[in-house]
Amino acid sequence: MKIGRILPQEFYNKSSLIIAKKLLGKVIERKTPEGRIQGIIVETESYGGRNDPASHASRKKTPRNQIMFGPPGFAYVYFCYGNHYLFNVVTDKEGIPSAVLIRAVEPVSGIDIMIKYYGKEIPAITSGPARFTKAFGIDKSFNGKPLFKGELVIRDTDFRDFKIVRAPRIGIKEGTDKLWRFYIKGNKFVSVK
DNA sequence: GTACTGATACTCT
DNA sequence: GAGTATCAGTACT
Repeated sequence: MKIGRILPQEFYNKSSLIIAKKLLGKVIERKTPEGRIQGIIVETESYGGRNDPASHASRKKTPRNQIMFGPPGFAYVYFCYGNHYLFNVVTDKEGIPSAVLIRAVEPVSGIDIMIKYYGKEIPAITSGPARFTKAFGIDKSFNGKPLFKGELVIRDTDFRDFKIVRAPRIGIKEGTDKLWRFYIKGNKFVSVK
C-alpha cells in the first residue's frame, strides 16, 4: 500500500455519511517527539446531519459541541465516561453540525510508540474509539486542530480493495435504526462486527 | 454480567 | 452557584 498526500480541507466539505465511507482505508498520522504514528482507518460512524437524535448537536449548540458547527476538516475531541477521549472529524460546511467518529484503526507504523502511550502491550491496541485515542496520545488539546496540516493529519492511500459493511451505530439509545456505521469487511481491528 | 470514572448539561435554589 | 442524572467505553470477574 502507498501512502499519499494529506487530504485537503475540501475533502471534508461533504455530508458526514459520504465522508464516513471515504475515510475507510485512509491513513491517520500523528507526529510525536518520539517519531511518527500511522494507522489505517478501518471503522467509522457518521453523526449529525439534520435529524440525528444520537448526535451531541441534535438539541442545541453548546460550548462542547460548537466545533461540530464550524468549518470541515477539524478535529472534535471530547471526554466521556470519566476516562476516555473520543476522536471525530468535523464534516460538511460551516453551520451544519456533523462529524465522523473514528472508532478503530489498524496500526501501520510507530507501534512501539503506541504501546508507550497506551501503557502496556495488548493485541488489538487500536480496536475501539477510546483505545485508538489513547494509543495515539490524543487528548482534549487536539480539539479544534486542523487535519489538513500540522501535527495530526489524514493522508490519502491507494488502498481501495476492500468491502464496506454497513451496520447500526454502537453505544447509543436513539437513532439505532440508521445504518450509519461503516467498517472494512474482515479487518480484525474492527471493534464490533 | 458489573465497576468505574469525571465532564457535561440540566434542574433546581 | 450547587446538586444530580446522564454518557458515542473499557476492563474486569
